[in-house]
Amino acid sequence: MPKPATEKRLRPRKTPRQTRAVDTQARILDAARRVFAKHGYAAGTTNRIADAAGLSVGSLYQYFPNKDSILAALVREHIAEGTRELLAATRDAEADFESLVRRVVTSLVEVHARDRRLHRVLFEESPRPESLRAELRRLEESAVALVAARLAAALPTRPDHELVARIVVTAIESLVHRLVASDLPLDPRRFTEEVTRLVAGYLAPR
Amino acid sequence: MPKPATEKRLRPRKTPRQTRAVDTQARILDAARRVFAKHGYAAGTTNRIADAAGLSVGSLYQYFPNKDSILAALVREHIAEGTRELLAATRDAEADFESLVRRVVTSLVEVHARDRRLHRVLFEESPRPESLRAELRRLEESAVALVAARLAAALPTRPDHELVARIVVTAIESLVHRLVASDLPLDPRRFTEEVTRLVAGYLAPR
Amino acid sequence: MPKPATEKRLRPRKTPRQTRAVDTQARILDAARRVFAKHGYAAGTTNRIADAAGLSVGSLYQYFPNKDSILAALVREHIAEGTRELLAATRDAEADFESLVRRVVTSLVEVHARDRRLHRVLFEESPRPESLRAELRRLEESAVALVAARLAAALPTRPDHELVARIVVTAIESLVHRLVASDLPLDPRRFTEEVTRLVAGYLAPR
Amino acid sequence: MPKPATEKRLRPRKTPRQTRAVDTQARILDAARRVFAKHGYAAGTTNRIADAAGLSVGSLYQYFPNKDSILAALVREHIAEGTRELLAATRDAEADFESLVRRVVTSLVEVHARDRRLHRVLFEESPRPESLRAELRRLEESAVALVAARLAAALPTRPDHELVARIVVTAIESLVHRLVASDLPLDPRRFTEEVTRLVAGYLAPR
DNA sequence: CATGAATGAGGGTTCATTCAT
DNA sequence: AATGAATGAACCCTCATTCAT
Repeated sequence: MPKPATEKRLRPRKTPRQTRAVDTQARILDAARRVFAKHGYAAGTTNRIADAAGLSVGSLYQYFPNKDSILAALVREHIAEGTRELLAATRDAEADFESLVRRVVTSLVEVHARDRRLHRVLFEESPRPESLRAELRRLEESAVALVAARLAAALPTRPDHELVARIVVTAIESLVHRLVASDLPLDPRRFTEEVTRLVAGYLAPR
Repeated sequence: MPKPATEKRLRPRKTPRQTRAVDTQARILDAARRVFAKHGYAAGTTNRIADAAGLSVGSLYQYFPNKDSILAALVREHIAEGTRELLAATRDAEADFESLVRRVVTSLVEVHARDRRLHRVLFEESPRPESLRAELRRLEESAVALVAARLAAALPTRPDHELVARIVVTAIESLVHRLVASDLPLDPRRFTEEVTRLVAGYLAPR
Repeated sequence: MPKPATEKRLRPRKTPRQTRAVDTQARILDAARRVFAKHGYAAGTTNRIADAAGLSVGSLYQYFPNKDSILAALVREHIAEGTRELLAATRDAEADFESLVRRVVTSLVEVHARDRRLHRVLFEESPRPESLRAELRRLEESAVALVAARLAAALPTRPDHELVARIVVTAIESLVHRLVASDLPLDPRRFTEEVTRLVAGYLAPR
Repeated sequence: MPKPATEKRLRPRKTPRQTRAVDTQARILDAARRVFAKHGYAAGTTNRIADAAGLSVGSLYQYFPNKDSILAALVREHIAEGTRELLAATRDAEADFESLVRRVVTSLVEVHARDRRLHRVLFEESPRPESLRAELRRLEESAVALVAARLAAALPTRPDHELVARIVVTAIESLVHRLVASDLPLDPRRFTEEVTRLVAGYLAPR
């Protein structure tokens, strides 16, 4: 019997109804963002997070059942944001491929650039349980499906839309992550432009 | 005054001249590779590594001043191997871009695929000190320079060789890392081909 | 100077006169019984008890000054019940020893069998402060005195009534406790019969 | 699939071969005995035990995988001692029942009286996992079997040897435990004598 | 009086590192 | 040099108790 995709262990402790509690949860996540970004995962201790949130550890544990669930919440937030951005960027069905790609890359860069270090901790340095990886995979798969459908409509002559779509999605995603992870001071605008050209060139019929 | 790029803490304890010592160091690194690949960074304890190497912890610490220096040695080995492969793949100056790219991607995929899990631990899960990141950056920069020079010779009309070179290098590198990190069972051969097409399409004059 | 036999820490907060308060106290004790029986002492947290009582922890602490005072109240209830049963069983002064013993054992078994697990928590698993132990001792001593008086009347020839009485009381009590604590599915009726025979044989003049 | 009767969790970490290690393990158990006897189970912290043993916590955890395994070792020692005593006391097959009972009670009292408080912690206050309870039950069952066999040989006329044997064993055991648990300053010798008479009277044909 | 969020001391446990043998 | 027992700081987490609302 496989575990449910999102285990209880990784869920916040209560779905808070009072504004006070909502607030506290948000404060903890804010603090966690800062602490993880500054200290990394291992040294981002629950005590430090509680401190940064202006709370005691005990309170923190009233909202999250364990350390990993805090991280999971952060990852989930990122996924939600990514989904939102992706939908917003692709809403306008008329646009040509190139502008679509440009929009997607632009918004992804924005999402990721907001806090590079945190992003690194979230997606590279920390243990990610299977359930979270599954959520990420789902997001990626839906992106692949979206691109593949577009390709099928636009270039009916080319086969293997799925592989191509997967390469496109992966390329964009990994380049953006790379930009974020890198310490190089790349100019986001130029970076976006080049990635767009890269993808456009790949998709252009030859 | 910045720290020297390669701090003492991360260096093996002695540059051993006796064959026995060289051997022991190699055995430790081998063991570390296995242990990190199997248990990850945090659970890859020095005791486990010593055990796997058939040594006592005490002895291990005669060869490496601390845990991170073992990791650093592993990363450094990986860098050396990458450099070797890169040089080998680009040695033949006559080849056209496309075959060059194909060769580079092929050899990189090979290097990385050898042990995905270890690679993940080395480059994602572990804390990498600045000095190591610097070494990696140097490797990347030399790759960029190499590609840029080629571009300048081949396509004197296009400007901004450096940015293009950087995108190429980054794209290849990040896609390969992505392949390695991913749990998807991508076929390496098709993957190589698509990356080659991606890069070739990007470089092709339009 | 010894502490007063019943320290303040172990007393309920107020001897409530209003029915409402009496009720609440009873509800808390009921809940505590359930919670201790289900979770044991250590895991029987005050929060769980409050929950089970349909109260907030804060309210619980208005009625009992601390966790142990709840336990103490439970123990005291048990003592009271035991006393009542003992008096009822021995009220009829005419009965011969054997039927007296049978009655006492029967009623004790009943009292204890009602909730084995709770009994175990109360008398084995939990820390019992000296004051409570003293109350228990008093109960036992009065039982010993009661039996000794009977013995003196019935068998004036035998000396050391007190020791014999103590053995009788202890034997009955410890065997009953043992039955309760045991996981063996002993039949209470046969058990009662054998204990009766044991005690009767002991007391029978030889 | 039932767990093995004695789980790994409760076993010492290594079966020590060097005298030094044997010694250290013994020192830890000694310290644990003192600490548990003084502070009880919950407040008998591993740090306190390590302290009392003149060790660091870390060392303690090299010998025992967790707190409960220390307790388990103590319980197991007690079981072993009980078994030894029982065998020694019943070795001489010729003796009459009364002297046999006297011997058994005497040796059991001795075993238990050595440290009443510790015994209480071990057998009442602490969580005993099923595997340990099973070991205790085995010991008791073998005692029951032993007595039952004797009864069958001596009093072939009486039926239900097993029940009687069980009552005898239980009575002796629980009375001894009771003596130990009690704070009363009972004289062990007289106590032994009375228990002997109790059991002898029970077994005597009427 | 009631509530339940907040507190924080304290517990069990791990593991990089040291050092006596 | 090698060994591996010993160290102890630091971590995650719990829960009796308090107190602002």
